[in-house]
Order: sequence, then structure tokens, then C-alpha cells
Amino acid sequence: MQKLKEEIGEILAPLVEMDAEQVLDLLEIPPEPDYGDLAFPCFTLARTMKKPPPVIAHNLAQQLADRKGWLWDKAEPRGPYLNFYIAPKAYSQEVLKKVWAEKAEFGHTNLGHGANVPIDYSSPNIAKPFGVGHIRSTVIGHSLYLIYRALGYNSIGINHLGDWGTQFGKLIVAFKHWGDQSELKDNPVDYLYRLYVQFHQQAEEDPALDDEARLWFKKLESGDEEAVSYWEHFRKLSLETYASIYGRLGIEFEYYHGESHYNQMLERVIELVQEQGIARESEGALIIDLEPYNLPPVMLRKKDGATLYITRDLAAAIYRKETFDFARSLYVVGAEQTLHFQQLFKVLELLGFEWASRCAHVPFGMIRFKEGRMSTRAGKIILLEEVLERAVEMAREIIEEKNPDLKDKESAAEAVGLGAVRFGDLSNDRVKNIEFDWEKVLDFSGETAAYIQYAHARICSIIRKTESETPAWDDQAALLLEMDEEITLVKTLARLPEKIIDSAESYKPSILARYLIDVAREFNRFYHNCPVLNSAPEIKHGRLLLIDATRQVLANGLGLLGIIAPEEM
RNA sequence: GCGCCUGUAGCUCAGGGGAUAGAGCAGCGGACUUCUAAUCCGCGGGCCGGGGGUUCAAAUCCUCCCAGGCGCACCA
Repeated sequence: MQKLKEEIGEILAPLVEMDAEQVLDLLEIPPEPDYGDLAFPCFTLARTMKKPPPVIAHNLAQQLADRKGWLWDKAEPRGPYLNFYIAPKAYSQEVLKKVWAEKAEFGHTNLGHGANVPIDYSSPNIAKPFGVGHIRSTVIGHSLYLIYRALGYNSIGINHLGDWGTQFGKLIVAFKHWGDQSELKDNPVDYLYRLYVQFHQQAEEDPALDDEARLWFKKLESGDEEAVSYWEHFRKLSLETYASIYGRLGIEFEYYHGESHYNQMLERVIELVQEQGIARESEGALIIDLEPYNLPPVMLRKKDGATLYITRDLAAAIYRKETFDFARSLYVVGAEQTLHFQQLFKVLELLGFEWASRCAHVPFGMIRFKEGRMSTRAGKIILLEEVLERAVEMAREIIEEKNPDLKDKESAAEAVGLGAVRFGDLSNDRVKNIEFDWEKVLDFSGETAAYIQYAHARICSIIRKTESETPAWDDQAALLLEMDEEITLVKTLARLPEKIIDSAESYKPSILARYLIDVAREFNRFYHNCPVLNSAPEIKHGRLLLIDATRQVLANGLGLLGIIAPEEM
């Protein structure tokens, strides 16, 4: 907790001839609880003081021997470290009071001061089914959206739909050759997807189809009426299908600005690039050479005059800057596009935009089968809807078995099932690939969302059994906590604010997810060793305050992951 | 060929300069007349991919190698 650090910083700074701030930077959390709660390493002092670190630690401890602070009790040397031990009671009171006072705001800060942070996430390709692969950008992006909000930034969710490009040429060709209106109407995305797969199969044998597709995309770009009407039709039907998935997952966007949204700006981008003299013609195409920067060239316009993905991304980046004047602009897009973003940001820099450095690609690994990667084209894919459905069904079965009397089983099953899927994607470092495994998806034991939700539900259950819905604050009751399990839990709760900041700065919701597992684990230990309702009245009150704070931390944290914390399950 | 990412317990992964490298799963053994056993407690399990280097200190930083993944001009 910050207050404790500051207290120690002030005490220590004059003794080691450093600024309080420098001391704060050095303080670290020891690996073992036995080693205290905050450690000051003496290695860096060894040089200036010309003494071995353990001697320095020992001397400092002697100077502090008879002193203690409000939040710390004692300082002891251990090897090269000077370890500070918190004053458990005062510290508990301080932490619990803060959570009590801030409630749903605990962990939130106002680092952002309302600055805009557009976040590009989800961004599915229209007319392709929403596979499990797409859930990563969606849930990681949405969680970052919520986390930045909690830090006082004005997050702006942008769904950069893949609603433009050669694939529409392909779909138009496929539909003209083999399409059927009534099948399209019945199950649009699924049908378009089948056509898309069919196109790629046929194109293997008949490459002329690819040329035909390119031609149709070119027609689309030049506003050909027939092409545009196909495109509008496909787009509209796809969006309707996505809306139901987003609704179910509680995902929201400020803007559905797909690639097509930037069509009118493309000419301007090309002019801009030419004015800056960084582009040149090559084999009939317009390219920017990035060789001096060790990057492959960027193509802005094909020899047939059609634009590419990066042309639209340049327009989008400039549009976002002009519209939102962002503090940061985030792109939650798969790691396979790292090179694309390196090129994009480099071109922005070459155009003289100093804000290029405020754009960041937030990459993540792919979801793969044991046998290899998923492929939309080849039809090797698992639909997100199927995953969600099976996860919720599994949750339903477990609830039926464990808690048959539960009133609202359906909403609990929904929360647990969807939470499991989300958590699976959020809890590991995003840069790593994930191997898709039904057994793992459907396992709700151990380090899972259900583990956290279960702890939350247990707390709610205890509180429900007391007279009042939420325990009243009591300074004295909060001072009575002293069991190891209680103090460890308090210390863990105190870390929520820093974990939220760490998650935001590293763009890693997994940091928060892991932390919530720790909170739930410490709560479970407490739960098994410290009765709440059946303890002496003063102790009972203190413990109620403790579990209520735990409930709040779990709820706040899960909320930032986009996971619902049911009161019963 | 070049570039980026990853390699930690049987499996899935935390830890990303600092004290004795940690969880979950799987396995074995315990704990429900007591606040929800989706839980808890205990046991076994490791050349942190390999070599070299920087440092008082390396799983962590640098370098080379190996293995896997992903990219590298007319897809997104």
C-alpha cells in the first residue's frame, strides 16, 4: 500500500542520504511472508558506503531499533536486506476503511484526467463466422477498454470491421456463380462462410476466379451499383449476426467504423504521401520504400488502382488523431500482424506525425489446434457460439448437481460459462499461443473464473445470513484482525490499485486476472480456518468487514475483465 | 534466406536482475452433524532448451546455437 511505502520512505531517506522517492523505487516485496512485508535492498549502498550490504542492513536496523510507525512495527536485517514488518492491526484498519469508503471505485484512480484512448478491438471480417480466434481481440480489447476507464481515461471502443477488401470480390463472385437467396436469408453468416470456403476450393483448380474476384473488388471501389448492392446486403446481414454475440458477452463499442468508413479519405492519404515525397511507382503500383529502416516496402495502391489494407489503416490512424486527439491509440490485433503495424507506425512517423509514437500495437498469440492452426478458408474452425453454448451447458449441469435449489440457475450458468471462456483468454500472457482443448474450456476447477466467482458467491452467502445486507463500518472492529489468514488476505486486497495500473501500462489484463486468483485463494484459506458467523461478536464484526472488502475487490476486478460475479451459484 | 515471438515440474502456465524458482491440472493420502467440498490441507515431482558473456547477484540482461510458432509487394 502506498501509504506504508511513503511512511518508510520518509524514515529511511535521511539515514541513507537519498530522496524519499529513490527509496520508494528500491522497496520491494519479499518472497516469503517470514521476511516481512517490504524490503529495502542494500546492494546499491555498498558502493557509496564502502561496506558490505549485510553490514549496512544491520546498521540501519540498529538505528531504527526503537522506532516504529503507524503502519509498521519493526525493521529487521536479513542478509543484505532491511525488512519492514507491518503493524497488522493499523494496517488492516487502513486498508479495510479505504475499500469500505470507495466501494465500487476501489482500485480506480484518475491517472488519465479524461484523456482519450481509442482502442481498436474485435474487428471481425464481415461475412466470416465469429470463430474462437476472434474472441481474443474482443475480450482482451474490451477488458483494456474497461481498465483504462477505471484509470480515468476516456476509452473509445472502435470496431474496425473488415468490411472492405478483396474478400468481397470473392464473395460476390461466389454468390453470382453458386449463390441462393433463400439460403442466404436463413443463415447469412454461415452461408456466406460456406460460399467463401467453396470459392477457395474452386480457385485452386481455376485461378481465373481470383482474377474475377479482383475485378469485382475494383468495381466495388469505383462505386459500381451492382457490386455495392451486394456489399451492402452482405454487410448488413453479418452485422445483425454479430450483434447477438456482442450482446451476450456485454461487449460495447462507441463506433462501428469499418474499413469502408475511410474510403473517402484514401485519396487524401495518397496525396499526403506523395507531397512528402516518400512514395514511388514500382511495377505500376505505388509503394513506400522502408529499406533504410530494415522493413519491407509498403504498398499503398495496386497496379489495378485498388487500395490495400494499410492504405485504409493510415487513413484510420489519421482520422482517429484528428477526431479524438488521443493520449494513446491502441490496436488489439493478432501478433501475426506485427510487421504490418511496424510499417504503419513508421509511415506515420515519415509523414512527420509526432503522435506516431503514441500508437501501440497490442499483439496476442493465436488459438491453435494440437494439429495446427485454425483456418477460416479451409473451414477448420470452431465457432465461438458453440464454445459459449457448451460452456454454459456445462455450468448448468454442475449447478444442477451442486446447488439444485438455486432460484435463478440460468443466469448463474450464463455468468459461469461465459466467465470461463473469457477467463481462459485473459488469464495467460496474451503473447502466447493457446492450444484449443475442450477439456480445458469445460473445466471449472483450479485457476478459473469459477474459482473467483465461487469465492464471491460464498461471501455473499455469509453476508446474506447476517441481519444487515452490508456490515456497518466500525474502527474498533477493524482493529481486531490478527490471524495470519486475515492479515495475508488484507495485504492481498491492498494490491488491487497497483495491479490495475500494471495491467493498463503493460496492456495485460492477465496481470489483473492472476491477481484475482490470488485474492480468491487467500480468501479460501481464510474461509477454512476462520469462522465468521460463529465467532465472538467483536471478531465477527471485523471478519464481516474483511469479507465484505474481499467481495468488493473480487467484484471490481472481475468487472474489469468483463466477467459477472453472481451472488449465488 | 531475413525479421518478430515463444521455450520453466508429466501437462497447462506464473515469475521477466536480487533471498530457498511458484501455482493449477494429472497422481497419491487426508478434511463436509459447522458460514456452498466448483473448496481446503499434505506428499512426490525441476541441468528454468543448450553454450558463452555482463554483474556483487541471471530463469530474468547481451550474444551465438537448437526447437516450435508467426510474418516477409499487389490478402486482411
